[in-house]
Amino acid sequence: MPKQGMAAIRRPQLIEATMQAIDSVGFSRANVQLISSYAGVTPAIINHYFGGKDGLIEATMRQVLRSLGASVRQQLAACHPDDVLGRIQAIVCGNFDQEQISPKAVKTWLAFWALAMHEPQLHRLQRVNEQRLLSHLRLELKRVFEPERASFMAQAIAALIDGIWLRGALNPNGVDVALAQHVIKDYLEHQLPVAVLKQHQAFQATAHAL
Amino acid sequence: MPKQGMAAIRRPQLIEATMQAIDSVGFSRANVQLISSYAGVTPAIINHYFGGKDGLIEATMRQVLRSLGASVRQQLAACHPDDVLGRIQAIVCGNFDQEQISPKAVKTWLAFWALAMHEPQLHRLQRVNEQRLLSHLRLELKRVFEPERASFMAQAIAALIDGIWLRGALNPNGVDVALAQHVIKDYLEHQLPVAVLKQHQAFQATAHAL
DNA sequence: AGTGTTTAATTAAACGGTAATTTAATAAAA
DNA sequence: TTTTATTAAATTACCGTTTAATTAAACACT
Repeated sequence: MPKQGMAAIRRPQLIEATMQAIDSVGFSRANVQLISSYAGVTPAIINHYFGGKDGLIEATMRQVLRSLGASVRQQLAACHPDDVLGRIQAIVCGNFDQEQISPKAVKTWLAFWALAMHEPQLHRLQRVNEQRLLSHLRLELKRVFEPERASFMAQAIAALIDGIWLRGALNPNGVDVALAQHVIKDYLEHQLPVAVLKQHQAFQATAHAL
Repeated sequence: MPKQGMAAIRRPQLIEATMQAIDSVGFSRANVQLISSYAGVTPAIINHYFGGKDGLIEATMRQVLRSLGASVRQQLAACHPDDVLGRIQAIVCGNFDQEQISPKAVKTWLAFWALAMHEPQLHRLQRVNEQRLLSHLRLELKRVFEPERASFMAQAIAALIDGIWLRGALNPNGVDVALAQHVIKDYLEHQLPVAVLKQHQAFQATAHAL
C-alpha cells in the first residue's frame, strides 16, 4: 500500500534531506529551515507530511534501519545456507556496505544512537536492530558451537562490528571496510574449527567455478 | 597552578552538574538553566567561569577524558611491567572502571562522541584519546608480535572495548563489565603465544602470595 | 473540448516559546 | 573601600508550528 500523491515523492525526499543536513552541520544545527531547503521546499511541508520535526526524525531513523536490514539480507541471500564462515562474513559486509558507511549514513546513525538514550521511541527502534544483529550471528554460530558459546561469540563479533564502525565515524579517512573484514576474518580463523574453514574454502571454490 | 578563589569550587561543580543534566534529560535538553540549577547557582555563573555554554561543554569533555586517562594509568601502575597479558587487561579494566561506566559518564561520553563529528575542538580531543588507547595497546603487543601484527591487534582490541561500551550505552542493564573482560580475555587467549599466558599466570601467583 | 468547481499541495508570514547571553545592580569578602 | 562573586531581569536570537492565502491539479458537467 504505497502512499499516493505527492507523499510518495516528498517523504523520501525530506528523509534524504534530513540526512544531508545532519551530514553537513550536525544534528543539533539541522533545523527545519535547512532540511527543507535541501529538499527545495518550505519548512511547513515537514508538518504537512510528517506531523512535525519529530515525525521526520523518526521516519529518517526507520529508513536508516530499513536500509541496513536490506543490505544484510541481500548479502546473506548471495551466500550458501551451509557456509557458516561465509554467512558471518556476509553479515559483516552488509553492515559495511558502501551505502552504510557513507559519511551521511554514519553521522546520521551516530546522532540517532546518542539521541536514542533519551527518546523512548528511538530507543525501541535501536534495540530491535541491535538484537537482530546478535540473533543473525547467533543463528550461524549455533551450527558450530553450543548455544552458550555461540551467544558469547555473537556478542564479540557484534562488538567488533560496532566498535570498528564507531571508531571510523571519528576517523578523517572514514570507516575502514578492509580493516573490519580483516579483523573479523582473523578472529573467526582463530575461533572456528578447521573443518568449518575448509568447508568455506570449498564453497568459495565452487562459487568461483561458476 | 590551581585556579584560586571560587573558581576552584564552581568549575568542578558546574562540570559535575553538566554531566548530571545530560544524564537525566539528554544533551539536547541540557540547557544552562537546568545545569546551573543542579549546581545551585544561576545561569549567568556559567558565562562568568567558562565564558559561555560552549566553554563549559568543552571543559566537561576534558574532564571526562582526564578521568579516563587517570583510570587507565592507575590500573597500569598496579601491574608488573613485563606481564603483557596483565597490562592489556589493565587497560581494559581502566576503560571499564566503575566511574567510567556510570550512566552519567556513558551518556555524557556518547553525547560528546556524536558532537565531535561537527565541532573541530571536540573532534581534536576525541582523536587524541582514541590514539592514546591504540598506542597503549600497541606498546604492550610489540613485546610479543612484530610491529605490523601488534598494530593490527591493537585496533581489534580497541574496537572490542569501544563496541562493548557502545552497545552497553543502549542496554537497559548498562555496560556489562564482566562480558567485556571475558570477551577480551578469550580473544587474547586465542591470539597470544602460550609462553605469554604462562608468564601471566606466574605473575598472578606471586601477586596473590603477597 | 471547454468551463466552473472542488480538492490537494504549497507557501509566506505571523506566532509562541525557549535558549544563551549581557547588563546593571546587589551582596559578600578582602 | 576596593575587589570578587552572584543575581534578577532585560536582550537578542532562533526555531518549530500554525494560519490563512495562493497556486496547481483533478474532476464534473455540458
